[in-house]
Amino acid sequence: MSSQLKPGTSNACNITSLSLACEVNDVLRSISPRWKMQILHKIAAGHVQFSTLKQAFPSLSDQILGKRLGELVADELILKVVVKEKPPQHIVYEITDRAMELLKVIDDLHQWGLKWS
Amino acid sequence: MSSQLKPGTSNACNITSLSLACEVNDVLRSISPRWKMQILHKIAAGHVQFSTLKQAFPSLSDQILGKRLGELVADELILKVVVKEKPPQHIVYEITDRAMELLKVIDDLHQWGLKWS
DNA sequence: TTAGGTACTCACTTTCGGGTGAGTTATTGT
DNA sequence: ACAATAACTCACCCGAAAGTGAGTACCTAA
Repeated sequence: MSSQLKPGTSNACNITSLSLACEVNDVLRSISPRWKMQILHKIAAGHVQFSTLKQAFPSLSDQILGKRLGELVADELILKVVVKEKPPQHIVYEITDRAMELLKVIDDLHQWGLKWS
Repeated sequence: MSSQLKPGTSNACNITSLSLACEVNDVLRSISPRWKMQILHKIAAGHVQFSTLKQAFPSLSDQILGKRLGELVADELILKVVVKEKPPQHIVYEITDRAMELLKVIDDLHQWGLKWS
């Protein structure tokens, strides 16, 4: 989860701030990189391979996709699984329970956005 | 709401992407700037003046605070009100209904973060 | 064996957001 | 009249994030 969050970079986290502050900030930073939640959403919707994700987002480059997938794995939001059965050996990404719960909140955020737009 | 979101900068928003994609991306971008949600939370908790907010976050500069307040006003998450009664004329920030609902979702996000940390 | 697809990584450039220093206007207390 | 405080704005810098181009290792079908 904290892979891309270097200590000190995020917040002052001093005692004068509310406890809410730091953790929320960290969560926001981990979910806000461009494409990240969209990719997660697509994986949840069944686009579980690199190539199918590529097709789903034509304007997303291989490089960024690879990077985001790496972050999602580090965050334990997805699992990288190598499928050896079924001859053309391939890699699939599986969503975790942790991610499913996050997506519920993300969807609430989406609903809020729609409601007040 | 869309004040700091330049068109074209955010997402491809092409037809091949799920409807979810673009809006969620925009919402995430509008809530993720550093300090923004913390400031909003403080205002909701009753720290309604520039100076009291400053005190609440010692490591936050005047400049960034001013900038974030401007964004929050543009997003219609807070209202800027000039109080002329009570001699020392001052400015207070009032939270909007829209923001109260957003804070509920932000709190869910916080809870998610705590649960899985 | 060689061409093609999958799934990347690395190095580099560009863009953007956060942060700093200085200055400004308005009001008010002494 | 003067200083102080509140509430900013503007110009600039720098580091991180986003994006691009090239290359690589592996597998497989022809």
